[in-house]
Amino acid sequence: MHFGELIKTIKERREIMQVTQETLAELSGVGLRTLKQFESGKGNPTLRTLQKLADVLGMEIYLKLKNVSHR
Amino acid sequence: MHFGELIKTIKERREIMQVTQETLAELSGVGLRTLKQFESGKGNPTLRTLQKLADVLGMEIYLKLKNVSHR
DNA sequence: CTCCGAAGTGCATTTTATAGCTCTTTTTTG
DNA sequence: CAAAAAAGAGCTATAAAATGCACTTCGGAG
Repeated sequence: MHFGELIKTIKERREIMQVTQETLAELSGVGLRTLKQFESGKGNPTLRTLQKLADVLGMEIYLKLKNVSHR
Repeated sequence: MHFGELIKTIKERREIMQVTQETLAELSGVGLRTLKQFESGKGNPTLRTLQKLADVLGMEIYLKLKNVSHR
């Protein structure tokens, strides 16, 4: 997933859970400003920040091998 | 994946590819010091840094829903 | 044991993420 | 439409990530 997709995933998941940015910020311990910046595509969060958000959203960060089929 | 697992995954993948930290640093555009810190478990990389590494290693970052079965 | 390459660490600097406060804009709701 | 809620953005301070350089440690080869 590219940057934008990760952002989109977080944002959509938050919306599905019907949680405001403010609530997610509080629940996750991430600053509201930080979350806002991130969701509006202007951030470059640290891994820990992303994990805090993912945790609350019931998500997990994965690293997996790409499909290595060259065409 | 938790923090340590992500680190381990990167490191193992690098070793499988038989690339030194120095080479990976060059290929990915991440500073050698940054990579060293990260692999030795002392970092909290930004998403972009992690993605640069993952790219070169042929890996991808994913966000996926956890298994929500509460016991 | 010695040499050498790779990995780990201390120090210093620059850049940038985090975060709070306030204000503006957009969206939702009655 | 009007009010309220939520999201986005400017300004600013602080902490921390990114990075380079030099030095140390570790593991393997000879």
